[in-house]
This record gives sequence, structure tokens and C-alpha cells, in this order.
Amino acid sequence: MRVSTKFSDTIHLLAFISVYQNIHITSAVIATSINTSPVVVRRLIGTLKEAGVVMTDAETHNPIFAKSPDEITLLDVYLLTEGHTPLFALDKETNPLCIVGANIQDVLTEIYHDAETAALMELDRHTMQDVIDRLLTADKVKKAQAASA
Amino acid sequence: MRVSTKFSDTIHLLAFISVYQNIHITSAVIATSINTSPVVVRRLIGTLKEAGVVMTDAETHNPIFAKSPDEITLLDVYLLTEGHTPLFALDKETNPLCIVGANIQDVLTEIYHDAETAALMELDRHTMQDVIDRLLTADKVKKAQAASA
DNA sequence: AATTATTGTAACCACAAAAGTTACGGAGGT
DNA sequence: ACCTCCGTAACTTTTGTGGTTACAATAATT
Repeated sequence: MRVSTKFSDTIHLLAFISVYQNIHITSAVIATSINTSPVVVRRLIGTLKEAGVVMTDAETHNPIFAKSPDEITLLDVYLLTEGHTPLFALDKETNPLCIVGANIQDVLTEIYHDAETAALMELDRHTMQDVIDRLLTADKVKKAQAASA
Repeated sequence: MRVSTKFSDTIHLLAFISVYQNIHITSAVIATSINTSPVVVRRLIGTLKEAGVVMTDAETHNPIFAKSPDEITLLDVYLLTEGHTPLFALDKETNPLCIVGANIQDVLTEIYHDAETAALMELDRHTMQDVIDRLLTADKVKKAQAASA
């Protein structure tokens, strides 16, 4: 399957508007960083605005956080962008006249739910602020390594 | 694009060959239960045989378990069928000239790995025997309810 | 031995979800 | 007035799936 990158791209976008809040941010600028098109970026921002995660800064007109980055977890972002798609897909067309076909969906729904919840709890442990902090640290390390080489 | 049901279908198939081991099982019979085509079933069985999970019974020629159902976890089945697809997709085309684009992949790889591992650990807690037991119980309950109605 | 049933594969097709593209009206700043 | 950018709609492209067709090989049945 072509796996959706909306979740990753939205995190990227949020990190971007935090790190580069001192420059003039347009959808085209963000698109260059994500390596996509400005329209795609505007769509992502649209979802974030609708959810009250992002708003337009009155002065700079940049997109800015409407909530503090450490109040936004990756689970929040996930639910906004891909929450409709289950991590594990059920086959909904099984034969109801067969013991297995008639009951497998219920059994798998329970188990999948537990597994999915475990993953989502993990996403909920990380905030956007964590991601931004990690990014900046990773960048410092990379720069230092380049300088000493 | 279509969501993959290989994982669910393979669990279904394994449960089927356990529950119906007393009848003559062909790929067409299994296909009727999963509601798919015999060729698709043969492909799934092919993967299972290759992995040593299933073999052909010398007498009946039915596909049978090559390992005990309580030694096969859902994680084993998952890795066989969809192990190549990450649960959370990275965008691999980010711009390396940007602080965010250059480092976001590393940061997300770490976090996604933790979340994915949490889900897979949960899958590893359930064996095929669990699934079969649950199926049969669910069926008994359903039949009893139908009789008393 | 001939016939029938089934498997294992390969090659090809159809479908659907996602992203990318084009287009354009509207808002705001200069 | 002009320019830039946003928001949105409509359309196209891409690509992983499952489904289909086809056929040689194998085994059971007569």
C-alpha cells in the first residue's frame, strides 16, 4: 500500500513553524522543507486550524501554535490526520455461514483494538515540544560533528 | 489505495484449517469462507509453507499446522504477511538543507519504533490457539442465543 | 493408462487511496 | 491598482492491493 505520510508531514509542518517563527513563512516555504507542493501544505494547515491547533498570527501572518507545543501530543496529531484509518485492517466480507467467517471479525476487532491502543498510548507520551527539542539537539550534534571533521 | 487484509485473511485461513480439519479442504473451500478467490488463498498458503507454519497432510492432503497453534503468535503471522510495511510511514523526501527536514526523519524513526513495538508486543501475547478458542466460544454463544430466541 | 481434481506460479487487470497539479476567487499589504 | 498569498475545488498521476486468467505439474480415481 502507498502508506500515508500525512501524519509525518503534519508533525514536520508543526516543527517547522516553531523553529522558523522568526522568518516569513508561506505555504511555499514549508513545502520546500517537506518537499511537497504548497497546496498540500495548505490542506494540512487547514486541518490544523479547524482543530484549533494552529492559527494565523495577526502581525506576521505566519501560522503559529494556537496551543502550547507541550500540550499537543503526537496522538492528538495522529487522530487529526489519520485517526480514521485503523492500523490493522479487518476483512469485512467474510462468510457468515461458516464458524470462522461468522466470528473472526469480532475476535480480531478485540485483539486489534488492544494492539492499536498500545501504539497510540506510546504516541501520547510524546509532545510536539519533545519533537522540537530533539530536532534542535540532533541538529547541534550534526553541526558539531561536521565542524570537527 | 486498497488497505491490505493479508494479515486478517491469513489468521482466518489458519483458524479455518484447524476448525475444519475433519473435512476435505481445498483452496476453493477456504476461499468461500474468506470470500476471496482460490488463487489468493493459495498464495497465502504458499507464504505459510515457506515459513514452516503449514504443511500438507500426507493422508488427507489438507493443509495442516506444521507447528502447534499455541506456538504461533499473531506477531509471527504479522511478520510473515505484512512485516515489511511500517505501521507509521516516514516521509523520506524531506529537504536536508533545513534544520527540520534534515533531522525529522531520525526523530520520528525513534518514536515510531517505540509505538510500533508496543503494538507488536500486544500481538505477540496472542497465539493462534487463543484465536481458535475465542472463535469456538463466540460461536457457541451465538448458537445458544439463536436457540433461545 | 486415461481422466479428473487440485496445486503452485506467473502474468495481467481493475480498483482505490493518497499525493500532486491546475485553476481561480478573495483577502490584505504596499 | 497591483502583487502576494491563502483556501478550495476539480482533476490527474501514482502505486500497492486483490482478483482473474492461464497453464504445467502432481496426485487420486476409475
